[in-house]
Order: sequence, then C-alpha cells, then structure tokens
Amino acid sequence: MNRAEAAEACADRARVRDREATRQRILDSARELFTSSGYAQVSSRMIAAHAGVNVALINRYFGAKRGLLAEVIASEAVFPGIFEGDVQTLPRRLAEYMVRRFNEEGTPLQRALEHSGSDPDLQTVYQERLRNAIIDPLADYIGGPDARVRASLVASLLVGVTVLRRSGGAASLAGQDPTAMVRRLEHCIAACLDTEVG
Amino acid sequence: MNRAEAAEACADRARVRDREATRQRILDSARELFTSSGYAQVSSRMIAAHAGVNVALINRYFGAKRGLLAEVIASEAVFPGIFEGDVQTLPRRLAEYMVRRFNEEGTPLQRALEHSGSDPDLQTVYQERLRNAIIDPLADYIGGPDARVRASLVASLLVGVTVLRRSGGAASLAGQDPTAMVRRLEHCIAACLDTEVG
DNA sequence: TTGACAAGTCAACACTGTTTACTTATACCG
DNA sequence: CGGTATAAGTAAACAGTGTTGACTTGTCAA
Repeated sequence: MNRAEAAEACADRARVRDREATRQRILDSARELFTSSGYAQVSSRMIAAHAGVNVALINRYFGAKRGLLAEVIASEAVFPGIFEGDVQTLPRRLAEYMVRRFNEEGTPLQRALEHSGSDPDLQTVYQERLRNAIIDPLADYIGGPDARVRASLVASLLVGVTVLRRSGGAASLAGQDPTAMVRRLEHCIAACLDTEVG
Repeated sequence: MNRAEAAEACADRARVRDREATRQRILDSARELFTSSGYAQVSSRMIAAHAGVNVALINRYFGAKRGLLAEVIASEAVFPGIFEGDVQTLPRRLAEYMVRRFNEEGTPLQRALEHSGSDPDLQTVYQERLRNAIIDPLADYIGGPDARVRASLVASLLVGVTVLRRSGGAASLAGQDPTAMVRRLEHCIAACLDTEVG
C-alpha cells in the first residue's frame, strides 16, 4: 500500500495536501453548519473541527469568517426557476413559492439567513445578495416604469414575510389554508408590482 | 459641604449608592449606544464605561446583555400615534410614516433594530416586540375577518422595507419622490389589508 | 456603635475571530 | 536520484467578547 492509497483509505488523518480539496471541505462544512444552526451560532473552530482542518486555514482561504459565508451564499439559488414563464403570472408563482417554503421549513440557505439575516457581520454580504440575486433580476424581468422601485417593494414583502416566518406573526401566517394564503400573497405582490397607483 | 452635596457635585466618582439610579444610568447608556451603533457592535464593557459603572452590574441588574436590550426596546414606541384616527386612512398614515422615517434616518431605536434585527441574541426579543407592539395592536385596530393575517402581511411589508432600507434596494426606494413613494406604499399596504382577494 | 445587607468591585472563566511565526509535505530541477 | 523552493498545514498567542463568583465597602436600622 503506497502513500496515496493510505491517505485515501484513512482520509481523516494524514490527508494528502490538496489546496482545492481542503477549501471545499471547509466550504461544505460551513454550509452544513450555517444551514442547521445559523451564522453567528457557528464558530470558526467548530467549522474547522467539522472539516478536520486547522482553524487558521479558514482565514487563509476565505480571508475571514464572513468571506466563508459570502461564498456559501453565492453558491445558492434564491428563486430557482421563478423567472421562467409569463410576467403576468409572476405574482402567482412567487406567492406559491413563498407559501411552499413557509410550510416546508424553507430551503437550507434561507434558514441560515432567517437565523442571522441582519447580523452585523453579514449585512454587507446579505445586502449585496439581495440586490444581485433578487432585486436586479426581478427588475429586469418585470420591466416597465419604475421597475427597480416595484421590484424593491416585492423584495421587501418577501424579505418581511421571511423575517416574520418564525416569529409570533409567522404563526398567524403559517397556520392558514395554503391556497387562501397564496391568493392573499399574490394579491399583495401584484399590488407592489402595479405601475399605476393612485 | 456635606457628603450628599459632595456626591452630587462630583457625580462621576464616589457616587451615592442608589440601585434605581444606577440601573437607569445603565439603561440610558445602553439606549444611546445601541441606537447609534447597533446591538452587536456595542460591548457590555463599553456600556458600563459610558455609564461610569462596573461591568458586572449589567448582569446583576439585567441578567444579561440581551435583557438590557429587551428593556430598551420595551421602552420605545413603535408607531407613535398611528392608531389614532380613521381605519380607512391607516394605509396613508403608515405609508407617510414609513417614507418620513426613510428619509429622516429613522427613529433611534428603529436604527438599532435595522442594524441587528435578526442577531441571534435578539431574535426572541425582536419577535416578541414584533407581535406585541405591531401585529397584535394592528390586528385589533383593523378588525374584520383574518385580522391577524392581514396585520401580519402589513407588518411583513414594513419590516421588509426597513430591512431593505440601507441596502442596495434602499437606494432605489429612498431616492424616489416622497409623495409618489407614499402613494405607492399606501397602495401596497391597502392591498395587504384587503379582506377580499381575488 | 455595631451588625446586616445591599451595592459595587475585581479577577477570572471560557469563548470568539484573527494573526504570526513556525513546521512539514510536495513537486520540481539539476 | 537528491536537494531544495514553495506551498500547505500547524500551534500558540493576541485582543476582544459575555458572564460569573468571591470579595470589599458603603449605608441604614437597631
């Protein structure tokens, strides 16, 4: 049994030195832990231990803990496939997506955001993501006058609903009949998207 | 010059021992610092130093840093005077309030919430406040069928707008003509409040 | 005046993210 | 093949966090 085989057979100790593989291990561990426990609750040392890696490597490869999160966030889709289809039915699709997420415990990354969406450390990362992955694509998709304003309003509503999700307010939202809730949310989203308001 | 006078003249050092006064000093310092810098950015030791008080007293009087924040938050009005007036014009008043806050740098406590709204430590406090000070009063005020659901939707929108405030999305919201923005927001809020949808 | 009890202090705890100086494995080149 | 440059990985420390328990000290009642 040569060196490489030994390393492969016993991956946890005396691993082969592989920058990219190590980076990936850290990234995977971070995603898993952030997702299940939230950003602030997971320490650098916890991530390192989970990845079987030295703590210092986090800062070596990602600059700082925040950089690690940025990369994790960047790798997740926000509204998978929501922009494929008629603009007319966008409110319906968004509403359905949100309600589904509501009753489905949400997608992994969204949960991490819910836990610590406005954590000071995250704010930059979060805002950038909000703009690049939600508001801008949404504005491009809907078009028309004041597209960015209208897109921002929709984003506000979605973000707000997400924030309220686990709170007392969420109880009054989550407990509802899904189809009624979809209709309601669709109505609100459509109102946010209206070009003429007055 | 007796002892009390000396203490009063030179309040910073050798203060008279007064539980309530000390508590209040801590509370005031916390409000000021949380407001200007956000919860997570202000350490217990900073608050204690600002109040001219020993760090340990924070935990003695408020259990923990979080308890201090809870008390600060509890002492602030969320929508001052917004529930006085006709229900019909509530959307207008809320919209005006939000837009005013938007361009006015916001009220002090709201800023602290914006900074660290979902900080893990704050989450419980924040959610409780959201329910007790926004959703429940709003639901009582608007009445009608599904009052809590409709109130939660409005709250979602307001929370979302607040979260977006400083982000890239905020730029597209804050830069707008205030009166147009009020009309737009009023339209959305009214839609959230609608009893019949679709 | 003297206790008792509260108010206030101090130093330590375990933990955080981050940095620095160090060791060690790998891959290339003469 | 052997030596070496370079990168990967490590250990220990840093300054900071919130929090705690044992301690001292001021104040007020008996």
